[in-house]
Amino acid sequence: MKGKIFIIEDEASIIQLVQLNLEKEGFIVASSLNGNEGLKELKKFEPNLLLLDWMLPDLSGIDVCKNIRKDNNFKNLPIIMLTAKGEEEDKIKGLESGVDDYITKPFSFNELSARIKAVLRRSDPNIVADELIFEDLKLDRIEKRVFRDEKEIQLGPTEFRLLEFFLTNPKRVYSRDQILEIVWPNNVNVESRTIDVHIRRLRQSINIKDKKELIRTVRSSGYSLV
Amino acid sequence: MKGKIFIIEDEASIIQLVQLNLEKEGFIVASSLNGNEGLKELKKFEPNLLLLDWMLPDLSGIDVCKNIRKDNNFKNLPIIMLTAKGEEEDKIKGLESGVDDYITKPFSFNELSARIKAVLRRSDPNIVADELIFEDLKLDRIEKRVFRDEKEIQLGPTEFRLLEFFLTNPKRVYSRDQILEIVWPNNVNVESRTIDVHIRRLRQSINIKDKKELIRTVRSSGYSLV
DNA sequence: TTAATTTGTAATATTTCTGTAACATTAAGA
DNA sequence: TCTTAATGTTACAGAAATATTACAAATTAA
Repeated sequence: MKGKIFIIEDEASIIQLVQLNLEKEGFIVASSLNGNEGLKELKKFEPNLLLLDWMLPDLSGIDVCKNIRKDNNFKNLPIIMLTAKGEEEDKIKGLESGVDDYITKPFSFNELSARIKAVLRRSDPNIVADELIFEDLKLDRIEKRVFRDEKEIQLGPTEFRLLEFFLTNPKRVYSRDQILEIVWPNNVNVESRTIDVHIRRLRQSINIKDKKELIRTVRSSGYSLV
Repeated sequence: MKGKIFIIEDEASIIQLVQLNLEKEGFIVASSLNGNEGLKELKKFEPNLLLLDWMLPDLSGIDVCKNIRKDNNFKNLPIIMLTAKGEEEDKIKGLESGVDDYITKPFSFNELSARIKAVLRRSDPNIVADELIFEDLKLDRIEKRVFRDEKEIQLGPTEFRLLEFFLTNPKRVYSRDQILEIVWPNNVNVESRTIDVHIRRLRQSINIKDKKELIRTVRSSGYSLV
């Protein structure tokens, strides 16, 4: 679970509860207590999913929603609406305005978590997948194991995260800076050359002779999984 | 992202921040601290987009804007206005005077970047497109790959950038100076004839026998993709 | 606490790319 | 046709980027 979730909700207690539990599941969470500010921060945060309260002090949830849908970069951001009981009639309106799912308060965290995962599974499967698979490579996030060709491979923690990162976006080329930012915990200072060494270690571990190289070097750009 | 962006803004710190980040994304950036000078330099620079501060020491943003719109060569130059909080009422006036979008300070770079790309996507899609296609030639910016006729072609970094450049504006003829300015990183000093050599290398890589030459030499003017 | 594993870096080796110069060819006007 | 300027082609040395290795410090497991 490496996804980012943003919450716009005016009850601080709900935010706290949800945030705590989501973080426990490995999501990165940020939040805002009102609509206008939320919109700005959300666009900075670039979440993979938005939890949006229906009733906000300044804007209505629908307004927020419409604003997001107008923005090309967030046109497809999955949104789950949080509605209070009795607002049920509005649900249909909510879905029309481009909401992906809704849940009525009060809800259990399990219920919410299930819906979040269901929505993410549609929009961004790799975020919630327990297993990341690419060709004959398989990474099991639950058991923290990696297999190639059914045979288990032993990886150090950093190599594991590195491979997990490549597997969430195979083929795409990443610069060393991008890799650093995501694979290494909060802006630690690490030489950019260090990545080369870890790439080498990862390569050594996952490569099988007579099988093609899995990590492609793109000179002056970075690396990718192919 | 091979586009050119010009900034007119009197706070040097903002220019610095924005310029640095835009360059990291591959844009070529130039700037000016006031309106009159800015107008002159802008017309020399020929940007694909202008970031324009609303309040300038000499001219108002609107004046600059009107001046630009009067100039046939820049009638359609996309403009994003930078406004301070509280000037919101003026926004409509801004949009009326031919601004394509606006953003209120303080803004995050992500927010700005998103708007820039949205505006460019409308005015000049090739600058921000993930894939550039011309006839049987395809360049994938995400995976950093080039294909002709579905077959992959291996290119060195400079040849890749060179082709990327031609593909954002096929058919148009570029002088060696223009090519140098955009394809080579920050005004390095390179013999103009060096370009010929790279053109040759590019030609050698992308040409397939029995298929027509893709790069046209325009004697005494430069090269173009046809 | 000790032993084993993992990490980051620096030093070195290797590969690939770049720019230039020298020479060859072509195009166009005299 | 000859001349000249512009472009094409080639080869190569130095530069730049990446790969590899070894090792000491840090972290984790035993």
